[in-house]
Amino acid sequence: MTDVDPRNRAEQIAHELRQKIASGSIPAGGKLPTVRELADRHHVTRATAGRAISLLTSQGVVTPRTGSGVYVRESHPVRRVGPERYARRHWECVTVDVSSDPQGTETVQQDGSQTQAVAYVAADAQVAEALGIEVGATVVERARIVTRKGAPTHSMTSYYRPGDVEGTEIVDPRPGMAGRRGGFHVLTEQGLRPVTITEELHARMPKPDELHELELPAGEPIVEVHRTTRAEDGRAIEFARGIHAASRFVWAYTFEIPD
Amino acid sequence: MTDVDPRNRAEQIAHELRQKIASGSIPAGGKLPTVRELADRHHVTRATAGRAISLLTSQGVVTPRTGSGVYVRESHPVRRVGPERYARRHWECVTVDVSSDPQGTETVQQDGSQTQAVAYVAADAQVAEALGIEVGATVVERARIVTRKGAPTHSMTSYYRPGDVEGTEIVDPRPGMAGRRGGFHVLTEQGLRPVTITEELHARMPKPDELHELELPAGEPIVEVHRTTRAEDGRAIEFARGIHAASRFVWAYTFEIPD
DNA sequence: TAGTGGTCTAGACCACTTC
DNA sequence: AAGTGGTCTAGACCACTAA
Repeated sequence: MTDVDPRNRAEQIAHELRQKIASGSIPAGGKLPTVRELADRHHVTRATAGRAISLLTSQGVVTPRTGSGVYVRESHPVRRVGPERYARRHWECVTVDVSSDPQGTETVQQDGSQTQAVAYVAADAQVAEALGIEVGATVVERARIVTRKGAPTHSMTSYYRPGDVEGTEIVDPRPGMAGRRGGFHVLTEQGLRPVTITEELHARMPKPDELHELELPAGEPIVEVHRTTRAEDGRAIEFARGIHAASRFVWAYTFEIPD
Repeated sequence: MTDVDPRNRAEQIAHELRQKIASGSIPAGGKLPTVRELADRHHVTRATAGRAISLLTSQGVVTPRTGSGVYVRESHPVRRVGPERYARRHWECVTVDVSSDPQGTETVQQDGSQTQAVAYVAADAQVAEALGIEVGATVVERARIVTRKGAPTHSMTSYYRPGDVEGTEIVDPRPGMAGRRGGFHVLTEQGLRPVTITEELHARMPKPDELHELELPAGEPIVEVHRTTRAEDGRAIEFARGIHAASRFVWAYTFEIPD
């Protein structure tokens, strides 16, 4: 079914390997033959065999480890995310927070954690449109990278109107203070209770800096999420941009068919 | 900000080109210098310059055309899709249908159109779970590729319980008859009015056959959509799998924050 | 027909991992 | 120290495009 150009030796080799992986002949996490072995076996140069590996790498099928070998990529545990993750009970109570464990210094990073950086910046076109303000106006930017079991899963950058979050934990200059109890909680205390959310998703290949930031393997796409949060009166109180490693998430939405 | 390994000449060249593209110095649709020119200018081999192009290609930045040159990929017109596209007024009326233009023979393909293929197949695990039947049970499969202005945008394959669609247009053996008025319309006539939809999205790199089917450029991810449609009583009446070219769609959902 | 991108061989060096 | 993947040069042939 899948036709392979018989003149392209690298594709041929890649195709053969892909089949062996798909059939389970080489299991997930398993090691491929070395490039030298592949080269010998197919009577090609090492460069050509290497190009076959390079193809599979850029398609997200394998991950080469220099000095060790080429391994079949294991499928990440996938997290199914839906509106449920914003449920009030997760942030309206004052008592609990995953990352507010007040114990030893080392335990902070253990399961789920996030680095944070807060700054005043000029609103770009997207932020301005979402928040209904003018381009270049000052907004509060709260950037964070969320880590799970040591591996970064996504980045999320929120924007607020300065007036909405003035004097709150969000703009607290002390490191680690910002949004400790979550941005939604703070907004609620300000009398701006989040009520509706609009999420816009689109997938693309990562830019080089995103690749570094999220420690993405080659051939892994990302999903960019734009979230606009509105209060009861329909006013946008937060706009957020997130970059998610595609293989780690499934996005789920349920809705009624409109008239 | 973006660090580039100074020992990797191909990356260097790619980085420089990427910047020129980002800055608009080389516009969208514009032509890059030839690989030979790049090679001379950077004092590297043609193979190395070619590898730089290959990098940008696999990242979806450029599209090489053999014999002509390397061109900056134009961003496709993006379609914003939300629950609105399922609105009843689009399919509950009997009169209109985009692809049922009864005019000349040539006009059929002009704007939006789709090829269709209907078959009885055995349900795989996903289909079985979604429709609440047993794996291997016979289901009606309706596969289609949707084209817009000559270019395929996505494929969509629906599955129905045979009992739900027996004797309807969906299983009509005459080519072009199946689902002429849309699957939802037919289900409604069968007394199975679609009421709620659950969509699950995830992004990944395309498999080789998907790449051919949708005529995807290298470096273009796809979004796989699983749609489960339910009737009033909550029974699943359709399960569909779609493969969408990532760059052509933005997925939008609005919902209330749950308690 | 001249110029383009794509691919390949042959041989080499490097950085890294593993033992 | 031996083996691994990554990268590069130098030179070649091919298929395709455009004038």
